Amino acid sequence: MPSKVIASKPSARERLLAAADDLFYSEGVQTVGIDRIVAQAGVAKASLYNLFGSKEELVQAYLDARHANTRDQVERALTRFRTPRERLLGVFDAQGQLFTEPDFNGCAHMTASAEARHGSAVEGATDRYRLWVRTLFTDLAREARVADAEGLARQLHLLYDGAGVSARMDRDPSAATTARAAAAALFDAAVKDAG
Amino acid sequence: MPSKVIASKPSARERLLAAADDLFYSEGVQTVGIDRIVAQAGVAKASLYNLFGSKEELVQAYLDARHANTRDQVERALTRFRTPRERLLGVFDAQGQLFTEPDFNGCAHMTASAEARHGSAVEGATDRYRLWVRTLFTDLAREARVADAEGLARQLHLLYDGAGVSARMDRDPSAATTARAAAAALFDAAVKDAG
DNA sequence: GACTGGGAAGACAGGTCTGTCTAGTTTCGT
DNA sequence: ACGAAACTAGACAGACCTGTCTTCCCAGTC
Repeated sequence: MPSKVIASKPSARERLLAAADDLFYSEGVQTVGIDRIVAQAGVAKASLYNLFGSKEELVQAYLDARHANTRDQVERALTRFRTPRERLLGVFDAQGQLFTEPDFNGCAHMTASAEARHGSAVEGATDRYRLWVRTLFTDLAREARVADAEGLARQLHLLYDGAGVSARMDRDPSAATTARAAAAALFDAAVKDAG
Repeated sequence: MPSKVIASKPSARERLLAAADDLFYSEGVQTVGIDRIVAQAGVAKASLYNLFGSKEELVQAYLDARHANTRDQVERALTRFRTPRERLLGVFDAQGQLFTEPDFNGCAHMTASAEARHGSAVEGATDRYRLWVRTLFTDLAREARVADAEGLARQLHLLYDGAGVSARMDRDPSAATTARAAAAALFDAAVKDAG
């Protein structure tokens, strides 16, 4: 008989999201069926459909949870840096941390988007994620008094995406280091142009 | 009655590859079934399995054909440029051309890789493609007498990948222009460092 | 004219998929 | 203690998947 101090079993919703995160991320959204999700979560199929309504909405929730997690990790990592330049480049340091996690398998939003049908509901989640990245870079560039902050942010976003692709397809976590070096060069060039 | 001058109907293999290119590229490898391929190609299912052996090998052939096509288009585009710097940046001009094609839907190798199971046979095709891009940038950087040609090539490859991602996910073909500008800055920085 | 072989058409097997439904059980607030 | 809400278990429907197999057709070739 468990005492009240022991945390109760996570709710069905939490277990479903945990199983979805594990299976969808490691094997893909299309190849993982509902049956495997509910089996791993130890949840009845009816509960899944009561809680989420459809597989597509579960995928959306999975992507939003990933988004929130990435945002927290990046923002926490950025608190360690002082100067605007360091903070801007720190995004790639945080990315490098994500690349070295043992079950890293690329950007979840990219792979989910590649698997989704055009015009699918997951596009909303991917758009939200990409807007956050873009805004993050733009804000950091503004903090650093870059003249064309939006322009630099677009360039850095390309590096960020490219690093995510290379880390997965080339199985090369050092892509983040390469991206950081390129970002530093682009930042310095953007600052000098204005100065 | 067709005269001998009129080209005969393409072979079953050619029609299968054309249908695979159309359907796989626009809708994805997983969502398109064999039945739709053979229906659009006007080919018997048995012919597909006689010619290719499995769906996975058809996917590989589709990716290799895309690779060859992209290579031809890029190499042809590069003949218009003279200086090493222009030739190196010309890769992004060629990429911008691809982005504006009416049925553009991102890099086929990226989406196929995202849909494939880990360790699948399509990884061979994507590895070949990525090696070609990497080698192309390295050779162009060497032609331009860049000191750290491999290092610059890695950075440009990130921009190339990132532009492909952004063009598809942000529905923004101008990503190639952004990548070109960033590549120019990185190139100039790499040249100046050595000089 | 007979033969041969590539291809067309489609039935079929065996499996998986999403989503629904019924029915029984646990949990919890009051 | 009791009723409501949440959850479990699993059968089921209807569709789709890959891959195999049989049967037929038709164009060349000797």
